[in-house]
Amino acid sequence: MTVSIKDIAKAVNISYSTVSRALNNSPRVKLETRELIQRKAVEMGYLPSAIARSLVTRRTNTIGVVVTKITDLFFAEVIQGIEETAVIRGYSVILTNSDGKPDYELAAIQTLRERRVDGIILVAACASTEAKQQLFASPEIETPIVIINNVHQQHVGYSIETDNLGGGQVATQHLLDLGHRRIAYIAGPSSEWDSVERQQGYEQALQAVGLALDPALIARGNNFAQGGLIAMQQLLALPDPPTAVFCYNDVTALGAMRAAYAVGRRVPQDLSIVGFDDIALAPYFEPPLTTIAQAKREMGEKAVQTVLDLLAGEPVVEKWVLPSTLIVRESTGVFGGSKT
Amino acid sequence: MTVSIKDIAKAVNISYSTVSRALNNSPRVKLETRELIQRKAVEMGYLPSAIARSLVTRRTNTIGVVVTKITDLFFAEVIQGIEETAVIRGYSVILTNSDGKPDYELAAIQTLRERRVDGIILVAACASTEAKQQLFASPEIETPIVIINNVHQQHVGYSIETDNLGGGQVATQHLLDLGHRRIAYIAGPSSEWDSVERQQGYEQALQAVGLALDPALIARGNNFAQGGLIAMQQLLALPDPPTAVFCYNDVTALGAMRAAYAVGRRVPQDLSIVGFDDIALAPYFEPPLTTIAQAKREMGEKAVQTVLDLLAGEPVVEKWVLPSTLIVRESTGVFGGSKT
DNA sequence: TTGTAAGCGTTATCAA
DNA sequence: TTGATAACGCTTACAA
Repeated sequence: MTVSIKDIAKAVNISYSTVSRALNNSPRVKLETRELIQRKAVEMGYLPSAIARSLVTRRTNTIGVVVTKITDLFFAEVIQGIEETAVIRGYSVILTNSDGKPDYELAAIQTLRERRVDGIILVAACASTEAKQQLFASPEIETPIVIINNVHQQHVGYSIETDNLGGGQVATQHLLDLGHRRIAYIAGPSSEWDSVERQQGYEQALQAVGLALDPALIARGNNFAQGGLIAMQQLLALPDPPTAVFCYNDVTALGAMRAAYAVGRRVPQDLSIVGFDDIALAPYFEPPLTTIAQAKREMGEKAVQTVLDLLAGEPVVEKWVLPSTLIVRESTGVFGGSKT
Repeated sequence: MTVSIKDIAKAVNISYSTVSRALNNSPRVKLETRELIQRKAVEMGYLPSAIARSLVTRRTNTIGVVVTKITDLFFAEVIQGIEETAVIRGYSVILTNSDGKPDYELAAIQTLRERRVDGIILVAACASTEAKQQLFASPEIETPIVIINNVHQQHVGYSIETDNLGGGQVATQHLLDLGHRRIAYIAGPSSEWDSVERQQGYEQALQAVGLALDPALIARGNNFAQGGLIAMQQLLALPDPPTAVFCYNDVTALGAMRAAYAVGRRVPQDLSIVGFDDIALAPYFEPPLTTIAQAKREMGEKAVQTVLDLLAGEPVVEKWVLPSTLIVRESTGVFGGSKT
């Protein structure tokens, strides 16, 4: 049923090796036979088999991506960046979901390797550091692996990160500049290193102006709005609640705002909120969210580029740290703004 | 470098066909040699080549997905449904982005076919109806194609849809029940048939209670919050503005709410809003959004199931229409609620 | 229970 | 400029 190179060869009565050359536009075949063959190919509805080609070229032109959660808006934008640059470079993307489970992640990598993907990109790699080290150190270093947003502290292999520390500092500094002194941090999952780094930035900013750290002002959220909501409820129940909150990410911030509104606190008059990520919906939150933007698409782009460079044997930078930038919108206001 | 079945054969001094059988747990090989071979395989770090296997089995255990926009929360959840059920069934997913461009979509399908995916799922297929008909009618009907949310009216091939008409009716009826009489509809892109169907549901609900349709109450948005925002501004500028708005989707609703807030209108006291989709963030909007839920994951599941059934030659239903259900939250209130 | 050999659809290396 | 032919790594009759 599927027409192959041999069928075409038979149809035009030429050896199939010549057909192969003609189809690949090799200059080593006479123009007119080349055209004849190509015409016949489309006429017969020929579709080359990438599978067969891969077997001999040992390249699949495929990049495997494993992500912890596809529906996370931040990841979705990173993946978009990956997919777009991959396609431009002639690669396809195999996407798998690890659901944040290290063993799923490892299993997914295994599957991708069986499929002989040319490279693997881990978005928010959650496998243990040892497991990751093994991935990179293994004798079959064949498949390049690049990590976007390592979940753990220790750096292994090639990675693309955001300047979380700087982002945390800038966010906190912004709140300090507005006159806030009781500033809380709603963290992400305890396991995530990016949350720790953002918290470190927060702490450094506070200490830089001589403010003592109050452990009561650190609440733990998760990767969902619900986590931000609950954390915020706890903060608001404090005897001396914060007047401003820096959140692990935008979704957390959304949950936090919801909790504030639910008890009649207004943002930013009564409470200032800063997020992280700058997801596409952030400008439409009520009020539009002040946040720290990550270079989401660029992360995807850089990851693909790194994989391709690795494949080409070109020099690559081991660890990219992309800048995070403050985007001031309306969820932050001067301390005491409610009195105005 | 990569160890193959032959390397193992050599290592244990057994023919490689036996090795193949042993690795596939064929009962046709003595238990002890099977164990010997399997032990040796892991010892040598053998990773089967899915490529080589596919070449002979003519199955890649791969499903190609082409989606118009990965970062759309609705699509992301559908894709999650696809990916999860695919993995469970032993399939991998190749994801491509069409960016809503028909020619990209067709090109993506072409690529997927070259990769010999076992089936293709089009999420919000945007190619022209003729192009789609050709896809289904083509002589090489080999690769099953299933469409989730056809963008056009005409039904072709196999598809999974949501009950858009019913959803539009229920949403509008909900607003009517609350006493609203001037109800607007903010549509999606004019090209999208689902928006047309939702609008039809809206119109039917109005007509059922004897209300005349006012063309001024139909505004056009797009797939982004910004479209909802602009459309809402237009509606609010009307001499006799609506007291309630049914929106093409949740993101549109978010933009609409933003526009309302920006001019001091409160939701739901001054204006009731209903969305469509029930994306994960909808409960955290300010106020939490009343909306029509689509069975997003199920759509993905059903699509994969249909592809697999088609592959197995089993009977499949040509067109699934999944129910849409009203989720009442806080963005809708009784007409005149602002006076309370 | 094991081995031999053909073949999947290409590319690539030689010769001609 | 073209043609044989050998891979690529596997599955699968068919034989032994």
